[in-house]
Amino acid sequence: MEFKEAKNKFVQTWGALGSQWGINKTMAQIHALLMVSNEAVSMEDIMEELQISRGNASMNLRALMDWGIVYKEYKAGERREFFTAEKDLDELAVKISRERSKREIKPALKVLKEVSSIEANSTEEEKHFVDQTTKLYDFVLKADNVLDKITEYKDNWLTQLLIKFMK
Amino acid sequence: MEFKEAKNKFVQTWGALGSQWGINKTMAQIHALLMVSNEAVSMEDIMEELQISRGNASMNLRALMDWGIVYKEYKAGERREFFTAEKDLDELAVKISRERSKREIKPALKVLKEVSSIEANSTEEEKHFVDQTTKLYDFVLKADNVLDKITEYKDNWLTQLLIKFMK
DNA sequence: ATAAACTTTCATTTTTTTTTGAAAGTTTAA
DNA sequence: TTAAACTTTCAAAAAAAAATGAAAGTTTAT
Repeated sequence: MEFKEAKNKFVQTWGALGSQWGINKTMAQIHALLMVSNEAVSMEDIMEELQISRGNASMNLRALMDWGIVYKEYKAGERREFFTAEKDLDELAVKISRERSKREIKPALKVLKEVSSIEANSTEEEKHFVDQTTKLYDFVLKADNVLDKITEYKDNWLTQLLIKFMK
Repeated sequence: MEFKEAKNKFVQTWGALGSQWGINKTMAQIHALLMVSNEAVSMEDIMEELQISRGNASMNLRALMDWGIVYKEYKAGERREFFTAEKDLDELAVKISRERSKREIKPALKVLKEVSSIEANSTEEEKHFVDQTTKLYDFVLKADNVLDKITEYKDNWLTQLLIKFMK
């Protein structure tokens, strides 16, 4: 396999993976492309390489920047903006974790707390509902806290985790 | 908030959360519904409660069973099939982890290995590509192994993890 | 102040994903 | 064996999500 083919395969695979994780294909592809580029890439080049429109490129770059995993870069004497991806994988994982926690887990916890707090007087059915949603709340809360603790380490959290678990 | 409202809110929220994680809305809703039901539910009742067609119910129940998180149940003297969800949350998390590892992480690793193995002779660009995809391969492999180790504990893995990390 | 060189926005179109429902298939009781 | 009571399948329809592209907006150099 030669370079161009490998690069393309990587970008396509990353894009497909994105879809399975609730991230849109183009967004994941742009991220993949930037990850393996050794220098910052212009919007023009991204459009060209992925064969996408200007609007699409712009919107997905904005989304990636909102996630804090892609940065704008300015080159001296250049009007155009260039983009780079966070390349440190520990940092990348931490940012994604934090963002998903904030956007998805925290709101879900709020709802779980609400619905598990109803007055479950009468039926078995209601008791089971309260019991199950309470357990779910506790579980998700604990998982979210573990994630928080783990990502606090920031550098090499994965290695540290592995070490802890090997003991 | 009264029971019916709470139940509905829970099912809707779980469904929305599903979408963000690459699981289709109905599948997540059926799972939510079964999770909080104290007894097995017939397909008819699922269709009624979620206002979905027979085909839709059938296909998503099949998918949930393929994931191993919903079971068929037969009641004596009943022709119809009834369904229950895995209610133990540790077990549920373990099954989801294993399944996603098998379906998504393992194939991604295969591609990463392939593309990081190209002959990177000439340019800086190629060297960076190989370097970055190699790092990614190592990272994902390590993460997958940690997930494996953790879920081996099965019961209370989350608590154990929390304890380890609090030390 | 202005125009060139860019980027962003958003109504519309396209693509993808999900849902429907009727026909085909299966199982069970008599 | 057969017919009633179910479930599954899958082509077609509907809905949802993503992409387009042209107009509007912004920035910078002069």
